[in-house]
Amino acid sequence: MSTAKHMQREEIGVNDATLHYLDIVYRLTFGGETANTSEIARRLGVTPSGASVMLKRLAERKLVQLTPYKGATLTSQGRRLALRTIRRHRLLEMFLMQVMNFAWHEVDEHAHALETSINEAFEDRMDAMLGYPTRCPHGHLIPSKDGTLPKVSDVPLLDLPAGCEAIVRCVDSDESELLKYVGDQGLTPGTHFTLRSIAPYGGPVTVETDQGTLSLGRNVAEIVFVEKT
Amino acid sequence: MSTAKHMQREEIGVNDATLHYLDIVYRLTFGGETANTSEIARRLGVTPSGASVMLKRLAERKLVQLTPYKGATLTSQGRRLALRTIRRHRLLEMFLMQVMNFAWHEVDEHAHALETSINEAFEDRMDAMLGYPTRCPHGHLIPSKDGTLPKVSDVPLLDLPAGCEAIVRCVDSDESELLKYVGDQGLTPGTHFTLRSIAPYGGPVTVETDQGTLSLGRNVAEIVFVEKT
DNA sequence: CGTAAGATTTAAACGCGGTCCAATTTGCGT
DNA sequence: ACGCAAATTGGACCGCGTTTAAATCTTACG
Repeated sequence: MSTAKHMQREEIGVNDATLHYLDIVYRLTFGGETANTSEIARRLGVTPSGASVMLKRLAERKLVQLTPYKGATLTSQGRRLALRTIRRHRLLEMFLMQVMNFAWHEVDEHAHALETSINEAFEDRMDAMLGYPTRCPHGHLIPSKDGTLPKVSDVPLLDLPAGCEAIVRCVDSDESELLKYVGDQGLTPGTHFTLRSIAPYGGPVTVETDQGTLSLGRNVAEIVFVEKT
Repeated sequence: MSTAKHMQREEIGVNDATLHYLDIVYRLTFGGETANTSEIARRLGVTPSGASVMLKRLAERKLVQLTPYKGATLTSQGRRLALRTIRRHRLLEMFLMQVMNFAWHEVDEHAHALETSINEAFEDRMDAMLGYPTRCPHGHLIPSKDGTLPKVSDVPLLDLPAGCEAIVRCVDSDESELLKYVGDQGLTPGTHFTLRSIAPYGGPVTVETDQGTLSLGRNVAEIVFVEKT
């Protein structure tokens, strides 16, 4: 049990709570920032002190790098586990939609409950059944098994100039209701559209799809990421 | 929140460990016996004192009825939860085999990991996808949603007289290897066969199926339950 | 520059599911 | 009927993730 080859990783103490913390830290540090305690706590539904204590433990286990009073980032170890969890989460979302026919605003909740319970064989089986997908139903990239995540060139819908044609690539929200609304409007990944206008002073955003013209509030528009055609 | 009708059950503290204890107690008390502490502990892989403490807590929560130094049985509450878990376990096994193509000796392990993580919607979806099955891949009955389990008339293979024709109904083991062996021999639920002989003094049991003649050790034969034709 | 507001961490405690080991109860064989 | 081995329980403790309350650090602002 010495060679790295055979270190299938005991992963002692890598339990639900740990994985959910790493997941959140990953997402909060995605853009290079450091994750601050209160935000981690808020997202996990625990008190800031609870998160603080837990982060210290994760630091002892070398899963996060912690700068007291400043925030946390992931170690390579922690990132590996976070990416594995995220991969499983997104594969599960895909599986739940395509195989089990759940609606796209329902899958996040189920996937969250299952992501820490499945093992590698289950992960691989889903991956194969789905034809090795690269994105989840909401358009997020699925990390590969070796823990790499391709570069994305998705750009915010709100950054587009009026008149621009584009394709929806990602709808970035974990609020089921909002997601359902956007889905009901037909604005799912793959949808082609033309941006008609972005009204000033936070006004509505008008886009035209094959199905017709939509007028979206700013809070809806800001979660949509696209690729120009 | 007063009528039983609306008591959707808060199910506070009904977590993984609790459900696994209830599951084991259910199985140990199936034939009317009371479940003894050491056996519960052995099956769960904990020490007898650990199980003793936990059983006391389950008794406080009114999930088991405990007679000190004698053993435990389930309360109706506990039985309800146990049957729900068992239902989910067996539906999962079915799902894992039929939808995800896992082998029949692999499904128990996966199902065990998932049975406490899925919710009612997931359970119902599997049930519908599978066409409301009544038995799991090994032939155990799947409890209905209201917590009832039909009477079984499966009889032990070893109780049959030589020359008797029957159909395999259930292969009752949770040892993956043994299960794989039996499956490889083609002795899965639904298989029609004729019992040729049961050698005395614990000798081999010979059965004849459409695929040919099999000679089974006693430890294999005793996990097979059948229905006479 | 000093200070107050806000974020963060510590300290102490808790619930839960465990362990280990000692004390107790049970029940079986003679 | 008794004694002894096996089963069971009790008690002290641990690790983990959590809470509340108090202490401490950071920062922005007058």
